[in-house]
Amino acid sequence: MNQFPDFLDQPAVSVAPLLLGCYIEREINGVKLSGRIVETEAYDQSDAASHSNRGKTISNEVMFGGSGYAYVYFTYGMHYCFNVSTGAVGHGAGVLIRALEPLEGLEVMRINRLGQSGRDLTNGPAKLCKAFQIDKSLKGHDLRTAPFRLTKGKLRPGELIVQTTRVGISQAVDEPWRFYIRDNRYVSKL
DNA sequence: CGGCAGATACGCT
DNA sequence: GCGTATCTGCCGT
Repeated sequence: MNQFPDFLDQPAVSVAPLLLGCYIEREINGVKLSGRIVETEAYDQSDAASHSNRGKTISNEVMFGGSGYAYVYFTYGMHYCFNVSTGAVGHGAGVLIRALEPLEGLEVMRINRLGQSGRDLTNGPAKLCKAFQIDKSLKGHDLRTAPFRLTKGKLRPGELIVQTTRVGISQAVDEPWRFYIRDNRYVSKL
């Protein structure tokens, strides 16, 4: 039985690489879906690109509510994305999960993704939310508990972490706060 | 395969 | 009003 990570109470930039190799487990109508995290990005309140940068509001309060909760947000009028909140209560930070390697429940994911398959199921933050049926009903969900959990995992022998700049932002574009597993085919973008 | 435009709703200015 | 932590389809090579 995999355990909940014990390293979430530190800066998001430190947590982001540690989440690589960990697992996301989701249960829908008795069917289990799971995936392995292969790409992350850190967002902190001191960072102009972070939703938490302008202080706590109704929409971003999960980022300020302590570590281990799901901060799910809606963007571009049609997509959800998902972060793991990090750090102490009162500090607004989180790690965006950008890509997964699908493990269990591929059939359900394929239906959720309208017939897409292979690496296209979960190689992007909004794609993996659609595949795993993550929407605003899970905003604030405790990731220690079913039906949506985060569990500890490791890198495989030979896997290396690449650190680079983040994707899709227009502020703080030079900060190297994106991490992914090198040569993993499920990473969203090289 | 790479580049670009369009979709579409919400919060903040 | 405007910009957005994105994806998809359509176009050209």
